[in-house]
This record gives sequence, C-alpha cells and structure tokens, in this order.
Amino acid sequence: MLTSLRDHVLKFVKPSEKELQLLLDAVETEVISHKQYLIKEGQYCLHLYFIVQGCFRSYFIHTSGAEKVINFGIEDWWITDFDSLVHNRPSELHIQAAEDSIVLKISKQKLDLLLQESIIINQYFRMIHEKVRIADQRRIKFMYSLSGEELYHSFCEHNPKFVQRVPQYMLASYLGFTPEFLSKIRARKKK
Amino acid sequence: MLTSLRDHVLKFVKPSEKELQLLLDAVETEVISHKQYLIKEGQYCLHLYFIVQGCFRSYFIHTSGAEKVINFGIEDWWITDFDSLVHNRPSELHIQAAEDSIVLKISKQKLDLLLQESIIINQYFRMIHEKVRIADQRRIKFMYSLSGEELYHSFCEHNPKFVQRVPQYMLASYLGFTPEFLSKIRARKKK
DNA sequence: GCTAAAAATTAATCTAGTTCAAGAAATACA
DNA sequence: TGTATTTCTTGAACTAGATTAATTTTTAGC
Repeated sequence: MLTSLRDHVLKFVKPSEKELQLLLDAVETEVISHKQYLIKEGQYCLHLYFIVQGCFRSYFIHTSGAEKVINFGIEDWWITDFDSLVHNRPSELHIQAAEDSIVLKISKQKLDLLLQESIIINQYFRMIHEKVRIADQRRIKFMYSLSGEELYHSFCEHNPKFVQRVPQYMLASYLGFTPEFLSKIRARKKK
Repeated sequence: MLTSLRDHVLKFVKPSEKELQLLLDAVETEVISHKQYLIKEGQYCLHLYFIVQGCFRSYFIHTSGAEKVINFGIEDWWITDFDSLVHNRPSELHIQAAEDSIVLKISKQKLDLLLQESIIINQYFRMIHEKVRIADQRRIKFMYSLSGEELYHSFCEHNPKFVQRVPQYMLASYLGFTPEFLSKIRARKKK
C-alpha cells in the first residue's frame, strides 16, 4: 500500500529514509467502496487523500438539482477540498468513489506538523501544486478553445483508458455539457 | 518597491530577517509600460513576477485569431507561465501589461536555489499555490453554475474596482463570451 | 438467470450566445 | 484641438447545445 506513495514522493524529491518514514507513518490506509464518500457537502474536510487504487469524482449540486462534476482523481493523485481544509469551512463539494478504491489519508494536523519540520515535504507538496496548476491551466485553455464535440474527442484521445472507467454522464458533466449532447456526439462519430 | 513583497510574505510566514533578505536580494525591479509584454508565445519563460503596481492579462491566440484571456493579475499577485517555467518549454501564452506597471522579478535559477535552502520560502510558495488552487476551483464552479449574464454580474459584484481597470472586451473574453454579448447584457441592465 | 435500477439513446422543440457588418463613442496623442 | 485608433454598441440571421420526455440498453445484486 505504502509503496505507491513512497514511489510517488521519490519521483519529485530525494528525502532521507527517516524523512520519508515520517510521512509514511503519518498516513492511514482506508478502503472506500464504490459510491461511498470521502467528503460530503457541509462537512468540514479534515484530511488529504492519496489515491492508491481506484477513481473518485468531486462534484457539487447545482441550484437546478443537477450534479456538476468538477474533477476526477485516479491512482497517484492527491485529492481533497482545499478550500474546506485550508480555511476550516464547510465543504461545498462531494467527493465520491467512482469505483471500489483504496486511499492513504493524512490529517490536516499531522500534515501541518510535517510541513513545519521538513523542507523536503514542503518541496514535494509545492511541486504537486505546481503540477496541478499547470494541468488546470491547460484545462482552461482547452475549455476556451474547443467546442463540446472537440473537447470530447480530445479528452478521449488524451485519456483513452480513463474514458472506460466512468459513466458517460459524469464525463459529459466534467466537460461542461449534458449527457444527451454527448450521446449525439457519439452517434455522429459512428457514421 | 520591496516593501510590498516583504509585507506579502509576512502575511503567510514568519521568516528571520536574514531569510527574508535572501528573497528580497534575489529580486529585480522592472518597469513595464502599458501593452508591453512579460512573455510572448514561443519564448522560454525564465522568471517569476510579483506585481507591485499595475495589471496584467495572460492570453493566447485561438486558431480563429481571437485573443482568449485566461487570467488577470493585479497588485500582490505572482504571475508567470508555470508550464514554460517548470518544464523549460516555449510558452503558449502572452502576458501583457494592461496598465503601466511595476514588477519584481526573480529568475528560475535563483528561485530554485532559494527553494533548495529555505523551508520558509518553500512554505510561502506552497501556500501561494494553495491559495490559487482554491481560487481556480471557485472560478470553475462559477463557470459551471452561472449563465453568461450571471457570471458578469457576479464578477462585477465581487470585483467592483477591478472592472473599471480593463476594457470590456478583455473581461468578456475572460468570462468566456464575446464583447457583443457583453454589450447586450449591459444594455438589458439599463432598462 | 431474473429483476430492478442505473445509464444511454433518440427526436422534437427551444434558447443563450455567436457571427457579421456597420456605426457611434471614447481615448490617445500629435 | 483635431484626427486616428481603439473600444463599445446595435440589430438581424444563425447555431451549438439545452430541455423534455419517452424508449432502449446495460449493469448489479439476489
């Protein structure tokens, strides 16, 4: 279980064995079955989660009642509601398993202690944030550049394996349109 | 000039005088007049910029020829193209002054050295990244929740001073629609 | 293997926002 | 103070994608 986190850290920084162990000791394994929640709207988010196995989506409920998916997470991603975690406020998101999953979780308290002590762990999380910001910027660029149809094809091309793992209606929501429209796109393609 | 960066750092972390000075010594002041560029598409971005005074927009050129604004930056924001900076690849963005401006710039080289040495500076930038990620998440939530008209009114409400500082067509692009449509929204409101 | 629930499809109608084109206002700067 | 450039507005025709509702297909659990 822990080796996947160990390996991930080592892709970014070179901690001493001792320093690495500090992080691994701070973390707890949790099994989350399909459709269970890491966080629900209104709860105070108190943990940061590392996905060892499985898939999650974060979404919120629109005033219309529709679920709007704002992100997916799979193996080797950290996931949480930072707004809730950092500012100690009730979450506006649901984070739900889209498959049977396994996560490593670290509490805000323990993480804050590590971040006060360890330069390496700061570097690691700083680099993770950089990476996500770069990915988010690309995503925004795509959303501004492409039509719905183009977005879908581009997404399938860049994430061929992932597309199989979640239902179409979640993907449609993530890409910013309705499942009906996604059906239409797929129908067009076949001809 | 430097006091605005000093003050900003102190809002997040408590460095020693010496540590703070390391950052302030690494930084150079630059005056950028209206419509000048910090970065142009195709260039390798080599600096991180802290805005002391003024306003910038980052945008790219769509295949249609249209300029798509993906972000604004004002006083006390760090701005750069992280994708280019971190991965040493040509930038896909332009970052242009929308007003006569003053920035503090730090080279990637110097920054990397500081980040190897100083836990406090790592913490500072890690916290900046967290803050931006939270803001970006809110932005995505808004974009998924609101109609164009609602987006505009919400933006004006939350950033009343800023709205005055940039031309309408930039704001329209940032919000994801055309200047013509923004005109229509404004016309509706008057009645 | 059967049944209920979840997910995907289809088609008709509707609308928010685009496009194009032309003119009016505002701003910069000589 | 006048002229050129930039920005903003208006209107008519158009389209990508939404909505609604009914039907089919797939999946999961017993």
